[in-house]
Amino acid sequence: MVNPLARKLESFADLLPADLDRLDNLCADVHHYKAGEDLIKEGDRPEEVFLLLKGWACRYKILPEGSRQIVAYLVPGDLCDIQIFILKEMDHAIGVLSDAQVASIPKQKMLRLFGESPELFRALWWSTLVDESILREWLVNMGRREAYHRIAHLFAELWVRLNMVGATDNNAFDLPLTQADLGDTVGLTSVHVNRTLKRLRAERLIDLSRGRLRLPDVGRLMEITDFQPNYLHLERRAADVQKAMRL
Amino acid sequence: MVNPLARKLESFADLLPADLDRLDNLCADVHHYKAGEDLIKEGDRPEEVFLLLKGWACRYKILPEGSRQIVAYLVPGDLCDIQIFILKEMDHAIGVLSDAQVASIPKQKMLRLFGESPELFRALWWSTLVDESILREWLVNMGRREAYHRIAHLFAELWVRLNMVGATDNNAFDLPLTQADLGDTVGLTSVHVNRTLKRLRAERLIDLSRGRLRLPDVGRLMEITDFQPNYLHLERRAADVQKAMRL
DNA sequence: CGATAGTTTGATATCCTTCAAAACCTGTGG
DNA sequence: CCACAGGTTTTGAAGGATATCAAACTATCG
Repeated sequence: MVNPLARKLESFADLLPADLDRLDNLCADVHHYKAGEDLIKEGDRPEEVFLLLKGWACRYKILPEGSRQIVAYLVPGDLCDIQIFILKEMDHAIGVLSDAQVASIPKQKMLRLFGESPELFRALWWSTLVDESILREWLVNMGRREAYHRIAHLFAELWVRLNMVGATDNNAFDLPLTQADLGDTVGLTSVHVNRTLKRLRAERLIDLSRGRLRLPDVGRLMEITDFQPNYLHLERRAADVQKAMRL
Repeated sequence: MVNPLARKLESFADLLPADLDRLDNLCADVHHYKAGEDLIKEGDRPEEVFLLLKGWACRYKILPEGSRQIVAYLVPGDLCDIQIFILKEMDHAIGVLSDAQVASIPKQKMLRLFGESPELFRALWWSTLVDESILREWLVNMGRREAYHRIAHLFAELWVRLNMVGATDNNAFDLPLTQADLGDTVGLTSVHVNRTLKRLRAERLIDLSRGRLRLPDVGRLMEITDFQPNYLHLERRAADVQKAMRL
């Protein structure tokens, strides 16, 4: 199996074999987590960087009255907390949404990597900027789109991101999320998520069951929700996405 | 006048006089903008970094049907687009909300600065991480708080951020935003913003008129909206904020 | 003082939530 | 292989929050 982080970074830069080795070297210490466990909690002071290899995780915050807002999904190839070296405390938690494999990278190892390969440093910086860009797009999604387009847009994004790391198959991918998880992501009730999924299904835009989502017509889905992939900054993959949109 | 960027960074690090000089040196090329102008548009390939010295600006996106979502406010001391060196194209625009003074910093100058002072590099990196953290909190705000708390939370945040750069006076500060601007920020109609402000006024939580916002009781405002300042990562200013909250 | 942008208010429609119950899975133990 | 338990999905009915539309009012500025 190809390292999903390497695969993702190749969307940005053409990496040397030596750098690819360095990325593999990051995955020395792999841990298994069960759905529902936390990698790290709000207020913690992390000592390591996590790299998600398999499964899904999310960044989230819990409000005092108990409600949860998911502010990011982590899919294979996603890193968390390069910022460790700079910020004192986590301002949010990271939890695992499905069973998952996670590599723990000691911060010294990470720092050494930065020193050894400026090219990798740039590529990793790129990936944090993309994360930030996704946050902005999610804000647009929540602020300006109603439930139907909001969920459609999220699915389109997930398709692109998973496709980028080779985690899609025939326009389908694993989506191990409950409707409550989805609701906590897009700012809706699980009831309303349910009714919205029903409508998307009825219009043959999605086919979701048993933790697997198929998008029978990615192009139409993207058209309907006005999905502009520019915010993912796939400099070297723009053509692939264009092609999918035309399908 | 003290350089507002220096003032902000001092919330994180204790800077040397040489570094303070370097920051002043960034402000060599100041331009004046009028309310409504854009610093940079979506799709542009920026060649310089902007530092806002006076006035307000925002990051925003326009959807195809014409609606606008503001995804960040820039206040004095805020930088935009350090990412310039990495990303090819802007995925959003930056516009000026009031008349403003903006320093243009050529990217070479910025790169040189990074090389000269690792401490400043760290501090500037910190500020980008705080920007990202603010995005996450805005997402929580939109996803999980109703209009009343949403707007109150925004005002509390703005008070802390402006206080940090010395732009508040007696719990009041300039807020040169229309109600439509506020609506585009928090995902509400200007009509509903209006009704919500009315309620906040009636409860003596705000006093807003002629572009100036006074918060008669910052502590109570923060309490009501459950404002946790941790996401601003004011390592060296935590005590000040605590004090304000108890007022 | 008139023009223009911004604010305020009212009436009505829509989207989404809440509450509650039924139906459906999926895994487990007998 | 069946029965059962717990979580998840689905559906209905009713209420609440926010949007929409339209008009009146108020600042502000040349």
